[in-house]
Amino acid sequence: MLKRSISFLRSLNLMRLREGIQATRPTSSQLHHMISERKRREKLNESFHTLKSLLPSGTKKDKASVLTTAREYLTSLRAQVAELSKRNQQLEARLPPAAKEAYNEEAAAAAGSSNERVSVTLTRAVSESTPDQDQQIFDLQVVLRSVECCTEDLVIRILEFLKQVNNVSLMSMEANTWMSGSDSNVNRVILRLRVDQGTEWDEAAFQEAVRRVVADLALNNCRNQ
Amino acid sequence: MLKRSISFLRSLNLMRLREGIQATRPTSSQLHHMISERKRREKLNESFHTLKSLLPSGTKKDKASVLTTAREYLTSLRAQVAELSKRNQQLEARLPPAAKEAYNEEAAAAAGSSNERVSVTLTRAVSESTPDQDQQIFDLQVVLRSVECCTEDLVIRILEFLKQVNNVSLMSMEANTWMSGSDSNVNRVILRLRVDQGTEWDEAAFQEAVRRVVADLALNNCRNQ
DNA sequence: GAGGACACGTGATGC
DNA sequence: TGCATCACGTGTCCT
Repeated sequence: MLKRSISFLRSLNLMRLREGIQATRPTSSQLHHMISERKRREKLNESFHTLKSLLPSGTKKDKASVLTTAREYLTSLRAQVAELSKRNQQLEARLPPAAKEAYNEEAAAAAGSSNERVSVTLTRAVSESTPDQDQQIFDLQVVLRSVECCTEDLVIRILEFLKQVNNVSLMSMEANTWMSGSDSNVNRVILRLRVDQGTEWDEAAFQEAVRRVVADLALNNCRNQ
Repeated sequence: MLKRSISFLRSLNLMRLREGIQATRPTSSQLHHMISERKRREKLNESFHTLKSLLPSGTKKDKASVLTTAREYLTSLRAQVAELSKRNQQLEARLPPAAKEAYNEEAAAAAGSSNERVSVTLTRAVSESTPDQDQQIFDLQVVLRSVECCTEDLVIRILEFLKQVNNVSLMSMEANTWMSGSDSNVNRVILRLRVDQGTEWDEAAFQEAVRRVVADLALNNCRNQ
């Protein structure tokens, strides 16, 4: 404010001096250029101040210090995000085994209504924390009922198939067997898969492939008995 | 580089001109001031460039844009940290209800204290429902750490082994994989087994057999790499 | 007075 | 042609 007027007067004096010396002066556009540059500086300083206000409070108001501490703070935040994201994935990978009953019942309703012996459902896991990074997470549920097939074979067959698919890896899985009705049993396997994005990924084709693998296993097992 | 020398020559010329005009000139300290200011500008521009390199790639090299996008990116990262942190708390709060943490910690204390890569623990499940009929229920936990072995292979190997044991059948199982530390991952498989009573059943021998199977797998996998 | 930090006006350059 | 951005040298203030 006060400095402002002082330097303004001073600049006027300097201009008078240079007038007296250089005589010629096309003040028309030069003045515009001057105030334009002044505006630019003001805007830049504004940005500097607002940036400083976001930095940790103990920051020097030094211009260079603002830049360097901004850089450090930024990398620090980035590291925090990476660490938290990783930790989040760990937690999510360890949580799902308690596959939600609501989701199960939904899938059971969609698949159980159809009285087929083998049902395969593939649902996109709602990972609220990591919305869309470079990977997607799916839940694959396989239900095999009324077939005299031990759970070991079913799981082995599914996993052997998964090993052949190169861009999908297993995060976690669970398998259950229980009796249904008189003598037939039900096998259910739920797998949480991580699909590396970038490669081609046909959801329907994958589901159908799994279905065929399981159906083939069931068929062979029926023949053997 | 080229601009540098040009402007340097130009400044020399200007100095010569002002010499001729103003006569008096203590170039001794003025020159020092000049190069000092030049240094300052260079350092500042360096900071600008390094800061820009940290911003999202599509940033204008504009000075003001660097500041504003730095501000935006910074607030964005802060929001991400807050959100991830919140989500993390939620996950951590939801993790213990899985009721297996006590059991896990017990097993981890029994097996994790020993820093071996493979640990196998077999505990008699307290089956509240079926106290003691003509069968017994065991929980078999296998932990494989610091080995570059995919979960699929581990599970397959265990199940293949179980199929060979004739008087034990699989009731349910779950498997998890998560990262531990920098780059090593941990595989954990928990299987609930039903052992038909009447036949001979050596608990320690069974556990040791599983341990050998898993250790063999880990060894082979290490060799393959 | 030595040194650093700023703001200023100005010439040059790219759209 | 304007228009915006930059680098430069300089004056001034503050330790």
